[in-house]
Amino acid sequence: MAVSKRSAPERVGGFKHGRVPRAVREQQLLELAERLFIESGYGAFSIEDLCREAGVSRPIIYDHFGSRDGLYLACLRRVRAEFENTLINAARDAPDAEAAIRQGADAFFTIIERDPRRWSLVYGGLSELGGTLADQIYELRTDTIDRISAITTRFAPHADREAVTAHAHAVSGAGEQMGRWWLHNPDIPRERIVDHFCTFARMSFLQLPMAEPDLTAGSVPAS
Amino acid sequence: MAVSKRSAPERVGGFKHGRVPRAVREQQLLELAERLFIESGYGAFSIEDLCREAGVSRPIIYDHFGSRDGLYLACLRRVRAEFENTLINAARDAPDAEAAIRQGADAFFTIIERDPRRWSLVYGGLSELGGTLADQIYELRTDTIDRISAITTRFAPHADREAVTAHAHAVSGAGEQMGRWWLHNPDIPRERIVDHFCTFARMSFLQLPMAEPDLTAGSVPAS
DNA sequence: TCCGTTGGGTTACGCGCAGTAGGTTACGTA
DNA sequence: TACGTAACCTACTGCGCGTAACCCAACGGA
Repeated sequence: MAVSKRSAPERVGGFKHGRVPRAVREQQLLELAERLFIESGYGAFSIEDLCREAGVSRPIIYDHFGSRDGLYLACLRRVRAEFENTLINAARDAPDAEAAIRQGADAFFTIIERDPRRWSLVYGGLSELGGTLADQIYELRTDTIDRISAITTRFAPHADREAVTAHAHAVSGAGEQMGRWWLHNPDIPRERIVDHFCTFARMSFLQLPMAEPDLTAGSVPAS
Repeated sequence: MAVSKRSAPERVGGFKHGRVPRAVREQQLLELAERLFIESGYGAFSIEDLCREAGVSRPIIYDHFGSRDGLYLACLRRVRAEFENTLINAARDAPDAEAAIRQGADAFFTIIERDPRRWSLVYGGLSELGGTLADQIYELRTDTIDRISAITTRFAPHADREAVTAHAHAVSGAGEQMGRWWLHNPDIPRERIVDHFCTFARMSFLQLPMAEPDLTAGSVPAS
């Protein structure tokens, strides 16, 4: 360590000296930055760290991405584009709506399964803050969602519990996003937004599956 | 300005000197911090600013809230609790599920309408970053959502356009939240998550209202 | 062969904010 | 009136940010 005087150029990607063509450096930096953003979250991410790991001085970053936020956005765009493509491709060539939904959903959750932390960076919306904070905010969200579940259960006492929970999460997420959407489209009157939302929430509520009767109750427990 | 030497104690809330009982100070700080968090976003928020405006030195903050994140969470909790109560109260005493959903939704969007920026702080999930960044991230989200809309339109060409857009936002939001939920409950197999999600997305898709036939087409435009 | 130019890179500085250690002053109470 | 404690402050250390100013290898004419 202690790279002091350019003594050992530690060739990056097969280029002599520390010097590397613009495009290559850019990719290398993006790769690294993405990792660091994922590990530390937007807040704790430090440009200095990035530079240390990349073996490059700070002005380079500003030269390439303009600002910290520029760098962040560049990372987001890259990952997001990648995800979006696999997602859309999965749904595009479906024969009917039913299949489009299913294939899209499957692709979406496969992405999450494959690389959860990477997904959190862009879609999760949480990794913008440090790990602990993100968790505590999730808890807050969950509190509300639990209360939604409770109310739902009152009206559908025999529904499958997991389905109710899932439904509550979906409703909550849908509400939030529709809220954000509305803020960007304030001309739409409230009643109409509420209508849209209700269509959404009501129908899925009506479809909640019943819990399976508990066949194991009172039976001999398997040894 | 230039409050230099405690010369003018500028009584806070009717207390002589700068000295104020713990609980009162806490409320005062929360109030102020909330405003600043809303104005600057989590990232740009500076404890120094808060102190300047509150006429108090930095250690006070740490004494009360432990850390920057502690302060942030305290703000979130306060607002969130308030919102959650009005929301839940609205839905709680509904006669049936239909009414519960409608009343809940109405309460929810009324909250947004009344105080959009405050809502963004907690539920928006965007104000954690500065204004510009948040907007650009919203754009990214919107790109994806537009593509969802496009696919939906292909399968339901005569559906009302706004409803399709709303549906896309809802589906996207629901997906994100279900993703987060899944990350915290990794034991659930993917197929089941996909099922839950599909129930949700499919039913609301089937309910998409048709666009009104365009009665003005070819008619004399109203002067 | 020399020389300007350009592209990739660096050092160094000033600033502001975060936390913390240790001190100070007002207030309640015996 | 003397003491403990609650409220508050000054001052220090340290770090990361963003920028200005400079450096130097390579390349392509003339």
